Amino acid sequence: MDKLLIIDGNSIAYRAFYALPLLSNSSGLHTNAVYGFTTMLMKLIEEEKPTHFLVAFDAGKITFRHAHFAEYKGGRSKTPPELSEQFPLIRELIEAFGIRQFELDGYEADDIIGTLTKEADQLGRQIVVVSGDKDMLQLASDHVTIALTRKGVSEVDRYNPGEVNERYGLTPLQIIDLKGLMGDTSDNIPGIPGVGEKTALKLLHEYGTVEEVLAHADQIKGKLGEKVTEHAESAKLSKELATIFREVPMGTEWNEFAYEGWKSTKLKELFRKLEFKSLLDKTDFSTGQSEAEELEPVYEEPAVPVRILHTEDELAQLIDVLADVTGVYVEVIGDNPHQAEVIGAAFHTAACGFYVPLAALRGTSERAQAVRAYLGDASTKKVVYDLHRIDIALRWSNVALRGVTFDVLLAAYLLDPTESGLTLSSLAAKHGVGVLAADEEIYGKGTKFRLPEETVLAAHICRKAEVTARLAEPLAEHLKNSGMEPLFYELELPLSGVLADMEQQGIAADAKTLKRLGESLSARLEELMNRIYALAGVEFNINSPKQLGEVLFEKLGMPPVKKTKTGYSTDAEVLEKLAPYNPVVEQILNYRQLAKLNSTYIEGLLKEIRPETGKVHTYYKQTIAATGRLSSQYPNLQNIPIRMEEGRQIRKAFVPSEPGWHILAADYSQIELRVLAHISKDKNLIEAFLHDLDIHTKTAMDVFGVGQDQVDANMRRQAKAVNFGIVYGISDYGLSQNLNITRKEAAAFIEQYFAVFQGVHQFMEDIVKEARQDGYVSTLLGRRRYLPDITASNFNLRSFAERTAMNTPIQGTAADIIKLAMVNMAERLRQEKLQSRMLLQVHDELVFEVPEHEVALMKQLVPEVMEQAIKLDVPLRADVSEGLDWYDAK
DNA sequence: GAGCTCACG
DNA sequence: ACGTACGTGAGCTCA
Repeated sequence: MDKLLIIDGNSIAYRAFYALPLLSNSSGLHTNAVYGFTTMLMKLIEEEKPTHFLVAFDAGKITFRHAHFAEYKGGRSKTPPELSEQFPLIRELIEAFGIRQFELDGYEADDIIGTLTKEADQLGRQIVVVSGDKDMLQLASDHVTIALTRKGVSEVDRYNPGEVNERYGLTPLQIIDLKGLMGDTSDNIPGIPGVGEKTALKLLHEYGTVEEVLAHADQIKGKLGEKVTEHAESAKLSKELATIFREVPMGTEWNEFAYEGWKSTKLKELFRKLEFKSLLDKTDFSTGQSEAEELEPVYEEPAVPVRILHTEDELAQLIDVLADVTGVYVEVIGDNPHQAEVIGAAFHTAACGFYVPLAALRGTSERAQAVRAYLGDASTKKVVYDLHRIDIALRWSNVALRGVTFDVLLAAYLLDPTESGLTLSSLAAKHGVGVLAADEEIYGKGTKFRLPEETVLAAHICRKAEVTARLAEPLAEHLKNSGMEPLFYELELPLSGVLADMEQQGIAADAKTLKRLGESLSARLEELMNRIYALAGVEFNINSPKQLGEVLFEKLGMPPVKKTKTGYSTDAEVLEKLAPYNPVVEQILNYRQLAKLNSTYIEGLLKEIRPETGKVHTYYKQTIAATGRLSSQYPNLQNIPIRMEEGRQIRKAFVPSEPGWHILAADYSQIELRVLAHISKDKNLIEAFLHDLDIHTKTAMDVFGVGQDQVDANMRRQAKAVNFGIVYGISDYGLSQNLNITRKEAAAFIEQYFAVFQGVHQFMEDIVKEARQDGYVSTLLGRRRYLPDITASNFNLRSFAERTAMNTPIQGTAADIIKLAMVNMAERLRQEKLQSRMLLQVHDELVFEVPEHEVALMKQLVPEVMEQAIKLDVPLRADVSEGLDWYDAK
């Protein structure tokens, strides 16, 4: 039996848009409506199994309804741009799904659907209509099922005449009368003022139709009767407007809507473009796929022949043309480059691609050595993808890499540091240098990961080298046009090597110290757990926010302070508010703290210590943070506890790797506020730093209008919070949350602050304006961050972008400065042939291990290099300290 | 794999 | 009215 599924395209697009949060892909394209549409289509195809399928759209600006009634749909607010931009994508999506779309000038989707369902009734065919619009119920019949979206777009309620009657006590045709009486504000259909659904239903249950209601207006008592008489014309017109027109000259045949399944290639391509990663993984694209399409390759082979070089003889081919190599790709498998496996390297020339497996690369023959010499030669220029990562991996394989003059990934990151998936494959697509298969397609993912046979592997890796080579020019050009050449060539590229040195060196972590701390923690955790069970009167998993919420808010009846998307919030802020209700709360806070220490910093860290060396080797990601900061992984050494004494003990485990050496740490004092003073040129702030005042005390003096000796601890605390707020992109709401004060009080603080620091106020206004004008903000060294949401109509999105506009130049410039200091520091250590080693960077702090005899020198040198990294309108200050371990160096 | 929580600057 | 402080990574639970 045939079944035609018709979707009310506009209605569902709106539904999806408002039901889902405003998602966007990495290039800032909004995708929530497309996503909702996609999931709905997939669900419908699977559940309804339609033989025929159609999406109907409204067309043209003037429908015949406007001819009758100028105000029709006048009340509808303009389609938000975030949705408008998604319509072409929705069209593309439907096309990829192989579904017919239909529209006709001057008609709405309703009318098209009305006409088709009328035919269905006459011919006895089955139709399911999917819409978010209740008006559609007038079309319900034995043959026509109306499926209305319920919550969001994921679920629908299905109506045949029986269900319409059950819900409203009306026939489908009476739905028109219902709307005639009650009107519809969203379509600007007036109806009878004051008559809502309840009254309208009462009238219809009594009289049946609008006409009958009007005819008996004199029998209707009181105000209602008057209204009905007064607005009789409006009711008639409204009914007319609510009536779906069912005589559209379609000029189509039933069979034109036959559904034969989706077009896998197109669909996959589109999902990839939209970054629907979960759908890409979950979807079985084979369904409904035509043979010809399946065979179409989704990626390109290398444009040049591929040679695999195993033997010494074979390597000779490459050695002759090393000077012609334009791109090198090193395949490294594994997330952590310190433990990753180097599979091999590909060398691209205009004539040929050469693949050298690791074994051949590491060979002892003269020719293998010549290839390694090429890689390690600082004077032969090389273009690669992800220098930092392959550098680390190659070092562990005893292969040196020098002379890299361009890194495609690093360049792409600088060009748009918020772009999340900067894979070589996506970069190739973005810059139009050819199609490269994603690694997942060649290797599979998760447990299915497998290296393919060598010819396939070699082709893929050679293709990567080819694409890498082709990307260098356009990316270099973009860097130049954006004024980021110095940032790239003089800072980020050299930094990459400095980081690799630090990471390879690693920092010694004393397992014994950690274990000792762990034992004490475990004992206390056990005790706390029992105490919590006793106080709560029930045993449960304290680590489960869900179970904890049930105990606190249901069993013990405490008031929920805050909700999360999925239930009660139980974070520390909430627990602190709940502490007075029951002593168990304090114990839970305590438990949380110790559990975190134990699992993340004791057990987690122990797992990362290399047994052979007793060191941990973090990996700094250079291309992740939107502000230009580094991030640290495997393990993260940028969030080792310090604020609480108990956690701070962890730092005792970080020790020098040589006997008798010391740990030396130097951190910038108030670097972000100093940067702010410089870029805002605020006189007061500059003055404060020229005199090296305690900036929070100074802020308290100015904001509270008191003398230095009148500033108490609480005033200083509040001033400090204001300073943080300034750096983060201040808002009264955020400050009020942080200080636990009212929004009004917070606003007063901010106003007072801006009155005293007028230059800062001016800067905040200017930077937002600049972002709006240019579409991006910059740091002192020209690092950019694009802020597409700065013009969003959505308040939240726009506000977020505005705060980011204020914060990024500050945080980002601070990041620039410490990066400069690191490059300079590495250079000085080399020049002066010092044994001291730079080990860690923690955003505003550098950590070294230093032989005893260099301690005095380094205590001079390190702050000096840090302070001289760049010349600002205010002095930079770095404090240095040293001791036997990282805890001691405070 | 997403959501929550929490460690750092 | 809207309702978040900026930037990260990791461990745990639960679907």
